[in-house]
This record gives sequence, structure tokens and C-alpha cells, in this order.
Amino acid sequence: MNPLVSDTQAEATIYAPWRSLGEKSCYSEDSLAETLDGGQSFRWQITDSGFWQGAWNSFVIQLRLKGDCLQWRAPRESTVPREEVLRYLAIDTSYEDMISELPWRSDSVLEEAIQSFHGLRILKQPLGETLFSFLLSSVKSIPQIKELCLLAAQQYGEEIIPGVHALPTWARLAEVEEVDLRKLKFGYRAKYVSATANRLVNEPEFLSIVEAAPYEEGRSLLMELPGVGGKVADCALLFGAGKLEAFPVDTWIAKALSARYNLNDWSLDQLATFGRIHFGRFAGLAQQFLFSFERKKAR
DNA sequence: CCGCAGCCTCCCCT
DNA sequence: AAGGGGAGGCTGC
Repeated sequence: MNPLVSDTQAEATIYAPWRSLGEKSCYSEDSLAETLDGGQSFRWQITDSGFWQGAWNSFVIQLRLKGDCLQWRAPRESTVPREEVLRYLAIDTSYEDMISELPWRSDSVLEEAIQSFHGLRILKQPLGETLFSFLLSSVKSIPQIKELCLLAAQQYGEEIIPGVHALPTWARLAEVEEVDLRKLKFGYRAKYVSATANRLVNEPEFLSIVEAAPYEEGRSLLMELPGVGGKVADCALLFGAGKLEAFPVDTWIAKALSARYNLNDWSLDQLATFGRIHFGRFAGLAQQFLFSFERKKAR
């Protein structure tokens, strides 16, 4: 039924044995789920056997939590370097040091959010893929964005292993007519994707320039792209370029800041600036805690 | 500089 | 049962 999910028997033969990614991942089932499937990435889901399965670039892996130990495995036929996995999951960075630098000691709202999602991390996804998925995100819920990504992958993405497709490259997307993207339920976002694809193909260095640039400069560059405003740019920079100071302000964060920090009638831009100043160098991580916490309370 | 409707489509609500 | 309102925004007026 679901193309990303294989049955239990097939899994055993297709996949290499489980390997550890480290005893001290700090993850709980909750914070792992929130990291993989809480709005940073739209490419993870639970298999029949209860593992997480996800894909980026041409990599497919599965993850599971065995006690405190995060484990991973990849299809036998594919080559997935361990370093790639560590980098994507941001396990190589000093997590506790970042937490320590957040102002939770003087901010009880943040403190409570961190406690309830300890282990939550910011992923380091490929920038191009991150930009693509957030171009589709406007006025869409997470399940809807996941479906759009899946449709695009199945239609225009390379098949990595049987049944699992990579997201389409920007080069491929540039070849696709806007009307065909609309057929994939993209709606008015089809125009953004087509126009952005054309620009990126004409300027092949664009995304690597963005990634190498300081935060503010990268943000301005991304916002030159059609369909990319402040929020989408910040999401791409935070989840796809390792710019941890980016502070995306969506409706959830706006609601949280307004209610909990008493910032009524502030514009989205003002809230983003407040977030970067108040939460500091790792504002984006604080944002993710607040975002997850706010959504949890709504459930 | 600010505020606002319109944009595709799906889903939930009455 | 048909129709309105809103959903992790951006653009142009």
C-alpha cells in the first residue's frame, strides 16, 4: 500500500544488520519522532515493524531506538557512509553544549519545552531538498506536504531501491511543465517550483553560495527566489544549511510568542528578530522546542 | 513601510 | 447536503 513501507520478511533480506549510532544519542521515542516527523523533514515514516524509514539524496536508511541506543541500517545493495548518517542527524555536534547556551535558566517557557522534548535536534538535510519541500509548504499541513513530496518523488525522482524514490533534482524539475506539477496537487505552488527550478539551473552555484554565506546574506539570496519569503528562507537555512540562528516564524510560533511572551500585535518579521535576539546563537533550536511544545499542547 | 485579498486544494465544520 | 472557513505563506496592490 504505502511504497515506503516494506513487509517484515523482505526487510530481513534487503537490509544489512542493525548498527549503533552511539549510546548517548539523548533521544526518547518522543523526541526522535518529533525530530524526524515534526515538520523539519517530510521524508520519514514508520514501517510496519515500527522502525523509522527515511531518504535523502540517494540514501535510504532505517532507524530504531533500543533503550538509549540509536541504531541504523541500510539496504545491503546500497552504500551509505556512517558519516553521512551522523551528519544528517546532527549527532556529531555537541548537543548538550548547545542546550546549555540557550537562555532556559531565565526563561521558564523554554525550560519546560526543552524538558518535554529532550533530545530534539535540528537535522542537516540537503539544502536543495529542504528548499523544495518548504516551497510546497505554504498553507499546507504536515501530512499534506509529505504527500506532495511523495508524489513528486514517485513521478520525477530517481528510484533508489525498489519502491523508494529520491526527491526530484532541480534540474529535473526545470524540465517539467508547470501544468504537470499542478496535476501533482501542487496548486499555485507549481509556479514557484517551476520558476525557482529555472533560476537554479541557470545559476548552478546559487545554493552552494547560499550555504557558504553568513545567515543574513543567505536569507536575502534565498528570498530572491519566487515563492520564498522570510519563513520559507529561514526553514531552508535552519533545516538544510545548518544556520542555527535562523528563527522561522509560522503560525504556531507566532501564537506561542504572542501568548507566552506577551508579544501581541507584533509582525512576523518583528517576531523573527525578537527570536534571534532573545534566544541567541542557537535560536533555531529553541524555536523547534517551542514549536513542538505548542503543537503537543494542542493535541 | 504597512495591511490586505487572492491564490490551489483539501478537509473539517455547520 | 451544500457551502463557508482555515490550513506551518507569498505576492502584488
